[in-house]
Amino acid sequence: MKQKDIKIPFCDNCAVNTNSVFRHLSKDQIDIINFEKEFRQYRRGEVLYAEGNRISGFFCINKGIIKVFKTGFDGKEQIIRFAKPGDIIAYRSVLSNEPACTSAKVIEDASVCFIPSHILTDFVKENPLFSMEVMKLTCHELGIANEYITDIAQKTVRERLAEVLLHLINDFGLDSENYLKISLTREELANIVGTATESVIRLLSEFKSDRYIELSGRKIKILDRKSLEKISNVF
Amino acid sequence: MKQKDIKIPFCDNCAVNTNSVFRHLSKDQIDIINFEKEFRQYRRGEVLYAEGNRISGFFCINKGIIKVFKTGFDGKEQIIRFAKPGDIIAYRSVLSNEPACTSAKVIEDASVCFIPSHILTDFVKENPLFSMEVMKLTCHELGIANEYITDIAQKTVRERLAEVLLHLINDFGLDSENYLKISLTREELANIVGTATESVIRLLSEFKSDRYIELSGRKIKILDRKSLEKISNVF
DNA sequence: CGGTACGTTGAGTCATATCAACCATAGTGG
DNA sequence: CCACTATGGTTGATATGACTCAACGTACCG
Repeated sequence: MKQKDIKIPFCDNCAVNTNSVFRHLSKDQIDIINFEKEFRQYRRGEVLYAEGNRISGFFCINKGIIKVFKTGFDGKEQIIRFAKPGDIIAYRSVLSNEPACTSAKVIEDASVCFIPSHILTDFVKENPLFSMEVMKLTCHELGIANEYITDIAQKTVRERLAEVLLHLINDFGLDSENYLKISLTREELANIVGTATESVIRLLSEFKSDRYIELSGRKIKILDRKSLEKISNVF
Repeated sequence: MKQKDIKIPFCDNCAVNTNSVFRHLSKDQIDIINFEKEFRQYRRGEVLYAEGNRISGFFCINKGIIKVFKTGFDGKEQIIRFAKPGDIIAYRSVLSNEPACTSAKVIEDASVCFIPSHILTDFVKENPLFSMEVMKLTCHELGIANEYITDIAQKTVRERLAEVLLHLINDFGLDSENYLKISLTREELANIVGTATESVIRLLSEFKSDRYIELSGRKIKILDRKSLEKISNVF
């Protein structure tokens, strides 16, 4: 794609009118973001920011999918969450004024707006509604994290894999043929579940022979959601 | 203790002057809390609030220790964190206006102030500095949760137990004889580490014969912190 | 065409969970 | 005061889920 073909999205008709955290910003505040933001494009595998670094702003996803992960002792990635259009990442480090405690890498080619730190901190101070919105977001993430902890600590790999598939269905949806819209490597799946790549492979083919799913390359077709729910022990 | 012997703490000389979240509240705001708060006392084992319930306020710990946990599929508790004097709990549910996603139970006899929800939401809207402070708190907790996820997913039980001991040292300290100030049942330890009670028992006695710790009942004496650090793979 | 990254399968091992029995302690009630 | 019960702690035996290691297949890419 040639440079001049790139369309930089305007914030007014981008995430604002949706139910994003930005919905309670004033027109002026939106304009400020629109003026100060930096539009960036990334391809699969590229890194937005890395654990341990100080970052001077946060990212708002416009297109694509990003994985947010921590690197464990032996270099193994633990995927904490995914970010998709409308989501913001790295805001935690900005708000707590700490170095990034995670890294972010592109899963699916992405367009992203980089927004300088001061905007977030300024608006939080100026706009109580926005502040509440950000607070709700962090609290929500905290709730999910707690859930995650309990699951990893108590469930088997089999249960967790089923649960992860269900989460992916919820977050990214299925296409018209019931294929999961997000496609991940087996290693990435393993890094969400918290297990070895080989274990994911074995369990997936077990699910396949049990007729819960079908596999074609990285694409996963969901055949029997009910059974997956039963396996995963979620309600 | 007779009712009249109970001393209700005044907020001005309680947590405020410390580095609690309340440090940026105005004198007036402190007075409001002081007026509206409800002082409560609990004994070991009592429940402050339970998962799934809506709660009409949050708790500020004045004395004692509280465990915050989630109940897993088979009824097993997963301890998420501890709260000690100066800490606040249940504020997450208040801010996100969701039912509690955890339960809280007393580990060590506790005095607690119950503060109605509206105070938290009001002050967050009125006082940007306080708002920032709460935000930093949630962000900090989120960072810890992410760390926790990675550890449980990637480390062995042995590594995790060593790490938990180190965290307990950091959070609750040692007495003059190097005994851990917090005392937990083996089951509680297991519910932090995310393992079976028997495994904790075996590993503790392994640590004991390796001369890293000494045991007398629930009291754990720390002999060799360096080795525990080495085992746990933390830096 | 060789190289690199990903996927798959099998075999063997080990850490950890599970199950069961038993002991210690403290609180309870007759 | 003593049996009774509940709770927590310990130990051993056994089972097994999941990891590791290794080999090999596959696909894509320059």
